[in-house]
Amino acid sequence: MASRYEPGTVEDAMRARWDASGLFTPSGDGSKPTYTIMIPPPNVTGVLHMGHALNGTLQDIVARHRRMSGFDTLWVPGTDHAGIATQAVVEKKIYAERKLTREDMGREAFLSEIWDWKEEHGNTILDQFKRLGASCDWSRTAFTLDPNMSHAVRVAFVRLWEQGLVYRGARLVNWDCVLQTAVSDDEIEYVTKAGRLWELKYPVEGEDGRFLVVATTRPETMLGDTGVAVHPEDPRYADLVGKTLRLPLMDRSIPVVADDTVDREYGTGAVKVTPGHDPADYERGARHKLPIVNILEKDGTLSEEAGRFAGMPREEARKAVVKAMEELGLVGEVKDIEHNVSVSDRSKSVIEPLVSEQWFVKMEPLAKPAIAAVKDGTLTFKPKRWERVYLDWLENVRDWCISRQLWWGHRIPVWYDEDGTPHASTTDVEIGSAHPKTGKPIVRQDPDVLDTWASSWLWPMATLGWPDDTADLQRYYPTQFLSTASEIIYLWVARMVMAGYAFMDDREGGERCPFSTCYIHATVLDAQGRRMSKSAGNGIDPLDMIQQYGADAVRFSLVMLTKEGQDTKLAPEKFEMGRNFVNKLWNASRFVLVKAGRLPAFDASAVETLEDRWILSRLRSTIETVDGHYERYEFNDAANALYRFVWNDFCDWYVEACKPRLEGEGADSVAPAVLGRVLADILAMLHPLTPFVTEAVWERLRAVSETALPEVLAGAPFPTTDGLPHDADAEAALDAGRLVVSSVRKLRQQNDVAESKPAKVTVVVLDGSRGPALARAEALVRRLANLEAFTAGADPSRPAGAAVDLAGESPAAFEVLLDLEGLVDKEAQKADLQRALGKVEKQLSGVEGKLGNESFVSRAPEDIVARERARRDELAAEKERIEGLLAALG
RNA sequence: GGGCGCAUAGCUCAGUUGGCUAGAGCACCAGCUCGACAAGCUGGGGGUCGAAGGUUCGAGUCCUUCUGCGCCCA
Repeated sequence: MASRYEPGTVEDAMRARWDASGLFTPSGDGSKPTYTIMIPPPNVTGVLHMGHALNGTLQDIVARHRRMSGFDTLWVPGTDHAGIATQAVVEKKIYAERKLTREDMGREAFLSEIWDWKEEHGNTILDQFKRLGASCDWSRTAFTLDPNMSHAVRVAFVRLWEQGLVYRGARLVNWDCVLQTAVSDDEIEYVTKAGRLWELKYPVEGEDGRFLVVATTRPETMLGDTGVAVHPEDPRYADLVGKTLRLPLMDRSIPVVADDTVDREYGTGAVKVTPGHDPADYERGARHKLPIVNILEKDGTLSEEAGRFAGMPREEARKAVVKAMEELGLVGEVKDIEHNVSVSDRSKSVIEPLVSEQWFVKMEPLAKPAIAAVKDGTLTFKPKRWERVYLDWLENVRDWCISRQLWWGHRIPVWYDEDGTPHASTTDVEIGSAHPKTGKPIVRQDPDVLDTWASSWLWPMATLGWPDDTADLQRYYPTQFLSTASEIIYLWVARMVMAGYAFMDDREGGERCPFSTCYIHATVLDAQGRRMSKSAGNGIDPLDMIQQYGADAVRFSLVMLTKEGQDTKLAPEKFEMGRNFVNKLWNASRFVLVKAGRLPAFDASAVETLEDRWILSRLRSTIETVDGHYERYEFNDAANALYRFVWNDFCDWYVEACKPRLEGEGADSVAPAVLGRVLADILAMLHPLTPFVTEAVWERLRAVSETALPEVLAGAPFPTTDGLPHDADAEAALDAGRLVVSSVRKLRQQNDVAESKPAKVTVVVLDGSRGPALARAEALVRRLANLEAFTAGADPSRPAGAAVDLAGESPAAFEVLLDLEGLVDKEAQKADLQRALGKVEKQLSGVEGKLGNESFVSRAPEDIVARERARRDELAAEKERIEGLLAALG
C-alpha cells in the first residue's frame, strides 16, 4: 500500500466492481422494505456544477446508507430534454456550422439533428455523476422524451382536458422575442437597468390647449394605448374622468377612466393604459372594457397596428416615437431613472408582454391537495422553513401557460378540424380522419410543444411506468426522499406533488404524494459569497476538484461545509480538508493491515484492557450517533462525528495505545481483533460519505481478516452495536489518562525534555472523584507519556525541583509534576502559572459576582446556586494553589 | 414593495430546550526526519458572539429596532 491515498488508481476499479456487483439495481426482494429516490433530472445539455455535485453526494449518501440498512433501494437517474436550452444549443451549432436556421431545415430534419446531438452528448452529465460515485440504478436511466414519457405526458394532458382544466386563451404572456416563445413567470429574472421616464402629453378632446400628461418608460407602447387611468380621488383629474383624449400619432379617441390601482405619487398620477403590452394595464383594460391593441410582432418588430411605425424593431420604434412626439411638442419632462426590467432567463433579452393564444392549465384545483399534503404532514420539507415558500406559491398559484413555441419537446396532443375545433388525443390522429365531435376532417396538429415541466412533473410516476400499472410503480411509488435546489420548489417540486395527487388516483391519500421528504440543499457560493454561475465565470468545476483531490475528498468536504441547507462559501483549497481526512483513513488502515498481520475474529468476551473497552464503547456510541444522523438526513453531523471518532479517538489514541501489543513480547491476539473490528465498522459507517476509499480498503481488509466479510462493502450491512459494551468507566479512565499524558508532553516541551527520554511523574489528584479513573489508566499513561516512574495520590510526596502543570482547567483535576531534579525552566513555568492565575481570577470574579447578586441566589434554581457555590470554592482553592506555586518559584 | 437567510477566533463554519470554562478545520507560533500518515505528530496563543435596547436571577441562544451582506418572490 502506498503511503498516500491515490484516488486516480482506485476510483475506476471500484466503480467497475460496483457495476459488476449489480448492487445498485434493486433486488425486488419482497421481504425488504423499499426506499426510492428520483434524481432531479439535470438538463441533457448540462455539465456537472457544484450544486449537482453536492446534491448528488447527498442523495448517494442516503441511497448507500439505506441500501446497507436493509432497504431494497432504488435510485433512478436520468436527464431532462430541457426544451428551450437544448433547442437553442443545437440551433446555434447548426447555424455556426452550416448557416441554417431551423425553419430552413424543417421540423423533422431539425428534430433529428437534436436527437443525434443528444445521442452523442446527452450522457455527459450522467457520466459525471458516475465519477462522483453515484450509486444509481443505471439500467433504469430515464429521459423526459422517452416514448413511455411521451405516452404519460399525453395521458396526463388528456385527463386534464377531460376534467376541463386545459383551456386555450388569449392572454398576456411573457414573450421572448429572441427565442420567439412565451416563457412562464418563473423563467423571468428582474434586473435593474438605467432607463428614462418620458412625460407625454395627450390632448383633451373638446378642450383646446388642454393636455393630460402621462409618464412612461416605454414610449413606443403609446401606439397601443386604449385609455388613460387616473385615481378616482385625485382632484387634479376629477373633471376629466369620462372624457376622451386624442391619442397622438395614432389619431384615435381614448377614454379617461378612474381606477384605484393608480399610484397618485408616481409620475404625473395619470397612467397610459396599454392592455396589449403590460400586465397591470391588461387588468385595468379588462376592468374598464378597453380594447386590446397588439402593436408587436412575435419577432419584436412593430405590427400593422402601429401605423407608420410598422416593421421597425422595438428599440428603433422607441426613438422614432419620441422624435415624432417631440416634433409635435408633446414631450414634457424626461428623467433618467433606474428601474426593474424583466429579462428572459434563457436568452437574457427583455421580455415583451404581449397578447397571444396559448394553452393554459387551471391550477387551483390541482393545488389544493398539494397544499393539504404539507399541512397534514404527508410531505415535510427539510429545512422546515421552505414549507412556507412552497405554500405561499401554491396558495397564490396562477394558471400555468403550458404551450411553448418550440419544436423540441412533447408536441401538444391536440388536432383541429377545418373550423379550428380542437380535439385532444392520447394517440396520433391522422390528418384527414374525421373529428370525433364535428365529423369534419382533421387538418392539422397544434404546432407547439409543452413546457418542459409538463413532462418532468410526472417524473416520479412516469419513470416507474405510469400510466401503466407496472410492478415497479406498485413497488417503488411513492418515493421517500427528494433532494433539490430551493429555486425549483415552484417550478418542479410543487408540480410533482400536484401531479401525484391528480394522476395517482387509484391510491389512497398520502400514497399519492410522490415523496415524503423534500430536502432543500445548500446553495454553493464562491469565496466572495456570490452565487456560482457560468456567466460570472466564478464557478469551481467539480470534475477539476475530483481530478485534483479525489471524488471522496470532494464529497466529504462538501458535506463538512454544508450544515442543514445553510448556504456555504467555497474555495478550491477547502477540499484539502476532505483529502487530508481520506488520506488519514488510508494510513490508519495501512497501519492496521500491515502491522497487525492476520486479523483474528473479534470476540467481545475476550476484551479486557482499558483501551480496548474504551474504543469499543466509543465505537458503540458512534454507530448509534451516526446511524441516527443518516436516518434524519443530518449529513454534516454524521460526517463530523465520524471525523472525530476516526481521527481523534481511533488514530490519536487507540492506534497509539495498541502499538506495543502488536509486535514483540507485548503482542497479544486481542488487539488485532479489535483493530480489525473497529476498522471494518469505520469503513462501513464512512462508506456512504467516501465510497471509493472505503471500498478499496475493504478489499484489502477482507484479505487479512478471519471474519467473513461481504465481498463488496456497498452491499455490506450497516454496523450494529451488537456485542459492543457501553463502558462509561473506561471512557472516564481514558479521559483522565489523556489529560495527564498531555500535561506531561507540555512539561517536556516547556523544559526541553525529549519524548524519548523516560521520565518520572507524580500526580496530585485534586478532584478525588477522578482518582480511580486515573488509577485505571496508569499503564496507558506510563506507555504513552514514556514514564519510568509514576505515582498518583491525593497527597503524594512531592519531588523537589519538579515542573508543574495543572491538568484539566478550572478547576484542575490533577496537578502533574515532572521530576527534573531542579532543571526547571523557571521563566516558562512562571509565565504559564501567571496565565493560569489570570484565567482563574477572571472566572472567580464572575462567579463571585453572580453569588453576590441577591436575586440570583434567591430566584435561580437551588441546584444552579449550589453548583455556583461549589465552583467558587474550587476556584478559590485553585487560585490559592497557583499563588502558592508561584511563591515557591520566588 | 413582500418574504427568507446570514453576521461567533485572521478565514470558513459548529454551537439542540436560555445555565458550569463558547468549539472545530484552516491559518499562526514553538518543537518533532521515534517504522501508519509532513496531506503527519506534539504542545501553544487567539473571540467583550454585527450595533442598540428589552425580557430574565442568568442571553451567542428569546423579543424589538437598526446596520451590513446574500437569496427568493412581485
